[in-house]
Amino acid sequence: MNYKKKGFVMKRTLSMVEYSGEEEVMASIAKAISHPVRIRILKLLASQQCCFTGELTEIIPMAQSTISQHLKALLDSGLIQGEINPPKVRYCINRANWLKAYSMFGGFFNADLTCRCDCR
Amino acid sequence: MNYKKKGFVMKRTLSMVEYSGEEEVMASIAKAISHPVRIRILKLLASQQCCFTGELTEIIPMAQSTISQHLKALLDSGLIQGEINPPKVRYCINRANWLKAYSMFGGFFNADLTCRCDCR
DNA sequence: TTTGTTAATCGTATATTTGCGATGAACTAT
DNA sequence: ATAGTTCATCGCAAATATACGATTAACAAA
Repeated sequence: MNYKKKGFVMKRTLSMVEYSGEEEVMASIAKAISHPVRIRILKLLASQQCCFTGELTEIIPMAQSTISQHLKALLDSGLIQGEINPPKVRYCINRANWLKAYSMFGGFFNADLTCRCDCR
Repeated sequence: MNYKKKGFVMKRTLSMVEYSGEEEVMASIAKAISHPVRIRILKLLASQQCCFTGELTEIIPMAQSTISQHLKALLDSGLIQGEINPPKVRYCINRANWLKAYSMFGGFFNADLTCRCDCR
């Protein structure tokens, strides 16, 4: 197969891998916390007075639109929730999903690693 | 500011945000497990006979080069380790880093969420 | 030496993420 | 009505991630 051939178009995926629901959910949660600024936001929301608004823009030196974008990513992951309180919006941790994530990651990393081979 | 202006070059970042070491490490671990196929690989390595090699290629319907790429990502994260055993390579969980990740995520999600506001 | 096996790496195409400024929407206050 | 505040969204640029086939490297076996 020749990529330089005129008109060649690479297929994105040849075989579609089927993932379990748990794999998909864990991956999406992990993706949500895969950026240091989102970890910082989550820590602020979890440790400070629980609820927060856009003061984040004052604490974190990033453009307002960028912060908003990260908040949206966290919202989509379900780890946080937002309450409209015009003209402000108050964000806080979504406790139910937070606990789900806790047990999910806990169960994942808590795997029994008893080794039956000679790796160190 | 006009993006169409001839010769315009956007700056990637205006203000450099400083992250703590823990934020960086957590984000990189999270990024490593932010893809379902990497979660599957980790689960296989953690649950099966601990050590594995390229049989992964037979179990997971993806190109060998793609699997190798994902293994490299996991290696870089420190969550797994590889032992060259020509012509094969045996991969397994890096126990020390695995436990570190366990306590790191555990501590993160175990935050006290006592709420001092009226969010639900 | 030649052949075969295994896995990493290269080169490419495409998709997604990340960041910014500008703008718009929703609401308050004047 | 007008002006101000707050935040989401749009449009763009650049970087990174993801997937593949082809090739290479390293070694064992013949």
